[in-house]
Amino acid sequence: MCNTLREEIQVKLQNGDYHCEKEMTLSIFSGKWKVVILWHLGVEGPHRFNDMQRLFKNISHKTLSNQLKELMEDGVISRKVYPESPPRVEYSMTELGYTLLPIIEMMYDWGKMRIEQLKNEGLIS
Amino acid sequence: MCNTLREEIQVKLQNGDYHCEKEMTLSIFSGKWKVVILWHLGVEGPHRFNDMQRLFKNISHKTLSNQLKELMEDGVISRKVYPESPPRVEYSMTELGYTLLPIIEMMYDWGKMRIEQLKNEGLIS
DNA sequence: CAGAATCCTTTAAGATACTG
DNA sequence: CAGTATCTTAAAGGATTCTG
Repeated sequence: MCNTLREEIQVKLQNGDYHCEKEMTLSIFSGKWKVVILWHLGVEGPHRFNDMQRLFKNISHKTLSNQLKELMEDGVISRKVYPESPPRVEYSMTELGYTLLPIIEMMYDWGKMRIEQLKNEGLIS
Repeated sequence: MCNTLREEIQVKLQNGDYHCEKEMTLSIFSGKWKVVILWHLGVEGPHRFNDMQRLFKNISHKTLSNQLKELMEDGVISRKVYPESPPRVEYSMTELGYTLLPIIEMMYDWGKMRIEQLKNEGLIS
């Protein structure tokens, strides 16, 4: 019974248990790459699958694919297919996704501040 | 080579790679219970171990223990032992931890908004 | 190009029992 | 009370191969 946070929240909501507001948000961008994906789509605009693969370096094919799928299920990004050959697919933020951006920006700022702090304290070189 | 986000960030920082600001923040509160812990400590004040166990219901002994330990390592909560018998131990937010609270509050607000939205759309009962 | 499918490893988290 | 230790399960993520 080791449910994922995402599943657990989905079940809770279906059962009318709404006391999980912060977990709900966390459940959307927890996952090793989701904030990074959202950040790039939100700040730099639409990206193609292979662009992101090159950009994120180290992310595996399957993992990228999965994370994109879940973000789509959660309604924060969307997928548009252009009828070309070779196929072109672009991922971009939805309106809902953009409402999440301020949070990610705060996370960015906090991380930046904290890294500076650690440097000043000599805890990292 | 399936490192945890936390470890990966720690290694990056040690190597002078500072391009991981948002992941740095995420790495601190990703984990099924960490935002919940931080929320309660931040909004309601210090808590004892068993208080939290009762409060969070469903969290296992060991998991609570681990998450607290990591949050302490990350410097966002602190632990105070009172020399009594039976022992009393209180966990509370550090100054650094409080700087994280606005982010968690935004997560709370977003989740609340989103749940309302889903209700209005009839996607959840 | 953009992926789905399969197989495999690592890690997070739960259950349970034990200790000062 | 406040943990630690051990064991087990489940899920996330990686590697690789295949396809329209």
